[in-house]
Amino acid sequence: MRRDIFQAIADPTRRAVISLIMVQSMTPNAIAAQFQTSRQAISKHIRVLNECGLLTMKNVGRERQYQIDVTKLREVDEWLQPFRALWEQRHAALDQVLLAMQNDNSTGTVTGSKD
Amino acid sequence: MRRDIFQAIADPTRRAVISLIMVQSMTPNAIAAQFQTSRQAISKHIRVLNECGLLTMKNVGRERQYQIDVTKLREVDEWLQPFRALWEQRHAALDQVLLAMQNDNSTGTVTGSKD
DNA sequence: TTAAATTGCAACCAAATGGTTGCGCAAAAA
DNA sequence: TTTTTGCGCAACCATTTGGTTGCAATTTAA
Repeated sequence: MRRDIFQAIADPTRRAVISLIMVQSMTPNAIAAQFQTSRQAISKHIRVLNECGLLTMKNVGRERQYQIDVTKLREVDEWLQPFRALWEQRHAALDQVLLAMQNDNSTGTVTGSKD
Repeated sequence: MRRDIFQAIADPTRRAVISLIMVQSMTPNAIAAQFQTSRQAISKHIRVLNECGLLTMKNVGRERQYQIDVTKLREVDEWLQPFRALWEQRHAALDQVLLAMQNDNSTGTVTGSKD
């Protein structure tokens, strides 16, 4: 089975779990309490996240604290990089068009929203 | 079945296809020629990408030109935003530590790599 | 017109996915 | 000690996924 970050974030429940424990660690039970699904289902999601190297954990008595290692998500950010360049370029081009339109109407009828 | 961008980019072949046709449009045959797998397999991936709203297409005779609409990938970028804030903060903290170390050794023995 | 090329789609298949139930183990509470 | 709690794990199940083969439709070439 594939085990990478893209696989980890493919499932909406897992994305929610990631958001939930990105700043503070939580136990499986506490995490599961935030969702409709069962503890075991969450446990399997946690397992996937762990196998993708997204988790740090700490045993406290019989409890287990999980937290997200955010730096792993940089891999997604890095993959996105070339595309970001494209859409920023496109955005810049759109700004140019809007600017040109403003200049064309510089006698003063354009007063509405520019979004 | 789930049809969102996170699902679209979960598969490595699809990510490769996305990268391939992000700047110029290509036909299914031309795309498939870049991979080991069959034309039909690529066709199914294209279908998924299309159902996720990632594609623009144009019929040219009996051929069909596909291209990626990069702006759709901004959804991933937006989801990443809060995490980016975290790892940049962490990076800043690391810089602080390194700076403090430099100051502690300001008499001059630190000359090597700072990575 | 006939033949070849380009493509999408349906049917089928093995493997993966997301979920459930039930169990065992260790730690805390009774 | 006995019971309860928190957790991971294996077994099972329905659905999805990624792939294949075969076929029909349309456009171009002969």
